[in-house]
Amino acid sequence: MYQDSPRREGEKSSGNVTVRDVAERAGVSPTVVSRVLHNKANAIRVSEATAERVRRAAEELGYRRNVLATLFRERQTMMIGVLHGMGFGKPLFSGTSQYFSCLMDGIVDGAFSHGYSVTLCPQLYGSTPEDAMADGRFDGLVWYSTHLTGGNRELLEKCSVPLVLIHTPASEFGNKFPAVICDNHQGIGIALDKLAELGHTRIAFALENEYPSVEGVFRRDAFIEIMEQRGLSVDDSDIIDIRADLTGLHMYFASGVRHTAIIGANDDVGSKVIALAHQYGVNVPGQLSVVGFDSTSYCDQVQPGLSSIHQPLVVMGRSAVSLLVRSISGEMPDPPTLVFPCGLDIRGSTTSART
Amino acid sequence: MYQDSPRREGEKSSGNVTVRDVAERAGVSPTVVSRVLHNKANAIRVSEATAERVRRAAEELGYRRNVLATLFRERQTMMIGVLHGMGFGKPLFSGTSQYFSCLMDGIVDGAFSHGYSVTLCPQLYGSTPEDAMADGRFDGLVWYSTHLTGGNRELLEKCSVPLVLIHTPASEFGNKFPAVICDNHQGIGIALDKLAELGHTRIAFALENEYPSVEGVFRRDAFIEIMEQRGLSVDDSDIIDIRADLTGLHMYFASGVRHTAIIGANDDVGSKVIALAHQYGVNVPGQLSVVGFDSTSYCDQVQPGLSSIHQPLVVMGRSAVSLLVRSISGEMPDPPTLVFPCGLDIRGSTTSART
DNA sequence: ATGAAAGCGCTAACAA
DNA sequence: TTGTTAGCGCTTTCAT
Repeated sequence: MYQDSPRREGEKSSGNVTVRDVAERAGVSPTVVSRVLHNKANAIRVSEATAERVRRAAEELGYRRNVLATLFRERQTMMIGVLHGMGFGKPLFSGTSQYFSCLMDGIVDGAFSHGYSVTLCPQLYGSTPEDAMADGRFDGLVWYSTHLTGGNRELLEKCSVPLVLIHTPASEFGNKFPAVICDNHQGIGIALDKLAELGHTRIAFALENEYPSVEGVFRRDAFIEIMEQRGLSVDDSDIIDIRADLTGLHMYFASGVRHTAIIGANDDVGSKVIALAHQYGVNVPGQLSVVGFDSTSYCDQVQPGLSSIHQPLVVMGRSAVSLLVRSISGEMPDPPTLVFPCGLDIRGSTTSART
Repeated sequence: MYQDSPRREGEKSSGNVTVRDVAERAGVSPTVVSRVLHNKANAIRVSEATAERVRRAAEELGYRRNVLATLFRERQTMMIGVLHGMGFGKPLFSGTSQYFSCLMDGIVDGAFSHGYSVTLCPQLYGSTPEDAMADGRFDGLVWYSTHLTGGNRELLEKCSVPLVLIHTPASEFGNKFPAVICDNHQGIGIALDKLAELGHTRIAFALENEYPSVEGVFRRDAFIEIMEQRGLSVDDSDIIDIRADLTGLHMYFASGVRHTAIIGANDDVGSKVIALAHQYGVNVPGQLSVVGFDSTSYCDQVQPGLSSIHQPLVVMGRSAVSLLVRSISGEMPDPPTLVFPCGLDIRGSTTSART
């Protein structure tokens, strides 16, 4: 409680001057003070003379509005919370990837342009999930998650505050919340286009298939579908389950590389493919082209640079906030899921297939 | 206003059930309800029978505490704001450097461990700086800034909320606020140690000297002082003012390199030195060793990697929050400025001097 | 162990 | 144009 902190000496007697005090001093009612001081642009319906008197009184008394009181009355805080992953985990900005950073840049930017402030992974009030999700300090929430566990689901379903999903289609929750995703199908498509153009036909897809991310699954399925559409048959041996401990990937390389190109479900997977290729003496891109997904800063730190499908994270973050703001004002956007197209960033890990 | 949003259909009649409603249903007074539901661990002084009755009533009615009302009464929000640079600018996480990311990781981590949530560069309420700095939505503020302009100063001096500075010593504001900084002097010292060990004696310091950052100045002064202590004379020609448009640095290289090593005021400067060296056909590190400051991810993206003085940003962020929390509870830490030692990360841009 | 009353600071509705 | 009243939802005295 800082109102009686030692540091509070300078000013007059500041801290607890209320509209009532100002009113008294200016010889008017609190209502008038409120109107003069806080009525933004509204018809103020106060004579300039009294207005001036009020302003002077406020100035002299060092009046400062109690924002909390206002928020309480208005029932809004102009803050949005960003929930990450499990919902209660901490975000990490400084990891190797810039994934979350890009997203946050978009979110913060969007929030700013709508007059909102952004709180990170708030410690929500309340012991039960229901309570937590109703934490009144946020007008709305952005939920960003890669893996959708059962606990996640339950929490989200109980959410009684406007919420926007990133990376999970709205249909996952019966269109209860709007969502922002990238077009995984199209992204995989352009990567396959490029590989085709380079003459690749024996292409594999690699992911952590035991506990895959929501998007990992979409990408894998898109891969299978598009390959088959193009008459390139796909069977189990073309889907490499790397396994969390990489044993799967080791097995793949140990038993001899049977493809000329591998698409990873994300940059992490892609860079691991490159690393193991090195380890097993497979030249990238000479013998094996590798493509990642997300085009994070990872890609430049690997040797050779990892070509990668790129999703417009900053734009997506910004859009998520726009959706949220509309959702806060009671509007349900239609369509509920906004889909953003991907691009392809070519770096050093892709080249034409040796024939 | 989401209480009448279309989405609000599921639950019973949820949304506006108050303690009074619960009280009525349970046949007790609101006081009792408050005690049962919200009195954390305090002596509840309510019979288990009624307590149970209250809990059931709350459950049945779908009661949800109005957090805003509580905050209003308690006069605290358990939120801290992080102000960046000019105080109202947006942060950028996804730039090339990880500077801000590391800091934020520390801040968020520290906040979590104290039960606080972190809001980024809040859009502060109030039109005047004084009002803004008194925005009641935050129990305290962390101010992170590299450049201390006049506007900054004025704002900070008017701040009536607990605040902790990062990168600016407390003495700059008459010890009114606690502060967290790195030991720039010691950092420059270890870099010079290393260069000495490598046989360098003709060493320059490069910075944007026209509008230098607060820390740039500290580092420059430390450089001069330590060089002289070691009997290596320093004159104006050993301080390279790169200028914002790099004209200064161009001039330096154009007129012939007269040093075997250059320390940059930060990684940005360091990487620019490397870039221009390339451009002017000067081999790094063969002919010129280069050292940066901050050891951000920049350093790995440059060729050759930029050796750099490293400040423990995550720890500093965490400590800033600890100081803030103590400051919020009315305590003024002593000493007011916490100084953290630097390390040195050797990468490819330094080698022994050709003699 | 329980309840009645009062008030945090602000503002909207209504009256004058 | 200005003032009076009442209340947002919660909690803390102070009685009982």
